Amino acid sequence: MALNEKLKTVFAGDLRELMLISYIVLGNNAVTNRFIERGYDMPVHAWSSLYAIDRFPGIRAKEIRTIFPRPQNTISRAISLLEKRGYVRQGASESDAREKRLFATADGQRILAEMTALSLRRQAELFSPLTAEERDTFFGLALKIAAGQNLLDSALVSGAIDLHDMGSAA
Amino acid sequence: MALNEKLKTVFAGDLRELMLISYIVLGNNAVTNRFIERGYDMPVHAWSSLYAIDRFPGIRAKEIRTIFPRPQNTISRAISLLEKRGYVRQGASESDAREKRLFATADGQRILAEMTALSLRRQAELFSPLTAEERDTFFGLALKIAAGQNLLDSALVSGAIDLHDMGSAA
DNA sequence: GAAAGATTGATCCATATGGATCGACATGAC
DNA sequence: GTCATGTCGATCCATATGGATCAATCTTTC
Repeated sequence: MALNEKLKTVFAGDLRELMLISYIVLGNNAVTNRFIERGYDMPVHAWSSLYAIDRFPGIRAKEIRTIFPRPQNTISRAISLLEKRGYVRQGASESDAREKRLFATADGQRILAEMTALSLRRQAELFSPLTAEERDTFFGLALKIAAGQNLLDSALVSGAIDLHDMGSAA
Repeated sequence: MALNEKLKTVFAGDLRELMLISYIVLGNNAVTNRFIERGYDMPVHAWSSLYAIDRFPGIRAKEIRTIFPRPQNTISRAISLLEKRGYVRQGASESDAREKRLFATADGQRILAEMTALSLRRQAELFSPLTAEERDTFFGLALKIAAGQNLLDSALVSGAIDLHDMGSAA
């Protein structure tokens, strides 16, 4: 166990679950964000957006928010950066002149492939304490949490995040 | 399932685990951070710090970092805010004049109790898609990940976070 | 006990962030 | 058609963030 005494106490308290996932994610971000930000000089959300655009060619900016629950201006800025760097181009939408239809350029695909390879190694590293079976179990349970209505929509705070309407198809 | 099509595709890809925990945490933060920040007009890290100080009376500022892996100046500012609000007082350390020994005031304890009650409800809400047994399983697996050396110390990025030395007692 | 190095926590500064607003366009009611 | 309302994405602004640096203090070595 690489956890110190205080940490063990916290992870035995009432808020243990919240504290633990917060610990994992803050810790992981401190590693991951830096290596994306330093190595590629872009905020993490830019690479997330590039990932979404490459994966779903022609995706609209607002749809990216359904994949990465971030504020609208964050996505807007990320796309603007990606365009400036030549990693993304936008085609006009036929149906709606307000919409941006986004596509990754060859450059964008190339750099994304690099970043994805790095992230895969990071993923393997992060989950290395688990066996393959445990990883599957963990993933399945996390998926249940993600699919719960309460993740983005809390009874405790009204209007917390305005993603409710964002295309939650069956 | 309240997950849209694109999300399901992403959660079926190579980076599914990273994407999923990122989704859960970004989504949860969008809810939780706001209700702490709005309701109590303080950054989340201030409440985290207050939690740590109340739980471990006399804790040193640097030790808070072992519980919440955040940069040093973040904790420093959080404590400064808590002192300004009268939620925390500092006693001098006998052994080292540089150290701050931190204690929650009565006011601090009162407000922390409120915030903790809210967080408990949020925790219950967030994990409500899981049965009690599933919650235990999830927690156990997450604990394994947290205890792995790779969380804070990646082979992929040297010197990612300087918490290695921070009292990881057995 | 003087000097070099390490450690604690505060502060500086450039950048990232999110809430609010804005302009452009779309849709619906009449 | 006109007007009200809704939605998309860009921008404004105040604040939060993290890396770097700083002063103060402690430790080590001689």
